[in-house]
Amino acid sequence: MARLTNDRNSCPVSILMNLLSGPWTMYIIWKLSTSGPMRFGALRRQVEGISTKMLTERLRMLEQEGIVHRHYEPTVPPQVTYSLTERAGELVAILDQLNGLAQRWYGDLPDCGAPQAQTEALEETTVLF
Amino acid sequence: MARLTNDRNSCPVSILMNLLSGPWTMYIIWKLSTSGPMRFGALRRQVEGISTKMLTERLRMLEQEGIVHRHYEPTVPPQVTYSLTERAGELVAILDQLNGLAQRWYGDLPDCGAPQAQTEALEETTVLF
DNA sequence: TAAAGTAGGAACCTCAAAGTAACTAGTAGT
DNA sequence: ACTACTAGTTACTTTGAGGTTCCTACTTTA
Repeated sequence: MARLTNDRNSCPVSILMNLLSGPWTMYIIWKLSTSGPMRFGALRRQVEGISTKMLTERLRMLEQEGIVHRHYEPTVPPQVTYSLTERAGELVAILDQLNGLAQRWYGDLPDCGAPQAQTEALEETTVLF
Repeated sequence: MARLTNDRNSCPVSILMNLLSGPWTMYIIWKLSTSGPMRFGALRRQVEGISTKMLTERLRMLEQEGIVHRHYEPTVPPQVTYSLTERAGELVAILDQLNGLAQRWYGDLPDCGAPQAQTEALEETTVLF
């Protein structure tokens, strides 16, 4: 059984939660939502600590779920840009509420990837998420 | 690093998501919200497949987070009743939205986690979870 | 007399998810 | 010539979360 407890054969919420549960997943979505579309390498640098394997895996999954869009440019060193879909917008909206709740419950100490006012690509804040 | 990626030292949403992410957790909350306060054994029978270890662990955690209330009655075979707190209400409200979203995305496969006819106690076997 | 229910606690075990490292092709820079 | 960057893929290794099993002490039921 293990982690397959709530799998495809379960109800919609389970599917959705399962999808969001994994490590990195929410963080990736949040980053894409706050910093906008990004190329693979940039994203990997933003989500510090993640391995290429994990990032690829998560992105593929999110793409398959229609949450992330993958734009492949077959230039000589290939350029792949990831962005959120409209679907993701609905999701982020709810996540935002969850964020509000969390802020109230656990105090508003580190603003998790600041909904606005991000200094785009760079930033070394270490307060992430 | 593993699953400790988003731990206490992270932002509020991470804490909250982390807390909800684990297997069974959401399901337990949902059961308590739809079926009302329940004793340990009843809950274990409702959340079919869960081990006592897991159920205990999750309940302790949820209690610690102020989401679940534990009422201990020191009768001869002890009676322990679990119920949701007011905090939980706020959470369930948002979870409800997530549910709505999930229904739209993944179609409304009706009852989740009610694989068999449930005979336990009260409960209206509506669209739980 | 034996089994079952009550609410767990403690010890041991397993396997799948996550991490690590090496590798790809083609180009640009030093 | 030798790096490094691009966006990954593949194979190997590990570890810890969750499962399983046995235990409690007392009562009620068959």
